[in-house]
Amino acid sequence: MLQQTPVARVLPVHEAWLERWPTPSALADETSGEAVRAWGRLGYPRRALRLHAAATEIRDAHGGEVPSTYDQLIALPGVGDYTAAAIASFAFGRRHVVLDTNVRRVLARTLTGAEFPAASVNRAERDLAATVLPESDDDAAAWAAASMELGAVICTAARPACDSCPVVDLCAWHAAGRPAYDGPARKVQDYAGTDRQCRGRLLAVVRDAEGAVPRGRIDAEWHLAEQRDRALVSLVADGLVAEVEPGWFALP
DNA sequence: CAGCCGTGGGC
DNA sequence: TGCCCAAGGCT
Repeated sequence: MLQQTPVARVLPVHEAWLERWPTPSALADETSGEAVRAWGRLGYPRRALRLHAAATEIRDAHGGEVPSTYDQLIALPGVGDYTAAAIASFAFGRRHVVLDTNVRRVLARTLTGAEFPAASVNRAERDLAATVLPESDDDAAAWAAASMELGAVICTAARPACDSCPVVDLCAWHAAGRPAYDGPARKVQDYAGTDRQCRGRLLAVVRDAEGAVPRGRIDAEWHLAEQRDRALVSLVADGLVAEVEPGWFALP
C-alpha cells in the first residue's frame, strides 16, 4: 500500500484491511475482486491484485507464513527490491540495503552533495549505499529504519528541515550551501487525459457498483470512445475487471 | 531502462 | 492554480 502512496492516506485503509483480513490466508480465501474493492481509491489498483496473489502464494507455498528471506520475498508478486529488503530488514532483522525514495534523497544530499538523486537507481548508487550500511544485522536494520525516517520527516523533498537535522554537520549538500538541483530535468507524469485517468474512472464505476454494470454505464464515464475501449480492454486484460456476460462488467 | 501503472494533498 | 510528489513494480 505504501508503494508510491503517502503514509497518511494508507493508514485508514490499512487498518480496515487488517481488521477484515488478519492473515495472508484470510485474504487469499477471498476473491481478488474483494481486494480491489477494499483497496478503494488508494491508486495503482494492480497492487491490490498482486497483494491478493502474494497472499495466495504465501498460503499455498509458505504454509501461510510470510517468508523471511529476501529471495523468497522478492519472488512474490508485487514485491520488488525495495519491499523485499524492507520486510526482511524491518520484520526479520536481516541486513539489507533498503533503498526507497527517502533513503535515496538522504544519501544524495549527505554523501554526494546533490539535492536529488538520479531518476533511477544505478549501480554506483547501490554500491554507495552498501558502503555505509552497518555490519551487524541489528545495526543494519536500525540504519534502514532511521535513514528512511530521516528522509520522510526531516530531509524531505520540498522543505528539508536542516535546522533540526541530526546529521546536518556531516551533510555534503548543506556544507555546499544547499545548491539547487542541476541534473537532468525530473519529469513529472501527466495525468489529465491519460489512459491512466481513464482506467481509474472506468474502474471506479465497476468498483462502486453492487453487481455487474452494463456497458452503457461505463461508456457514459469517458467521452473518447477509442481511448475508453482501450482502457476497458486493458482493465480486463489486467484482471481488474471481468466481463461476466456479454456487455456486463464486474469485479473479478 | 524509460515509460507506464492512480490518486489526492500541499504549496 | 497548476505543479510536485508520495515506504515502487513490471515490462
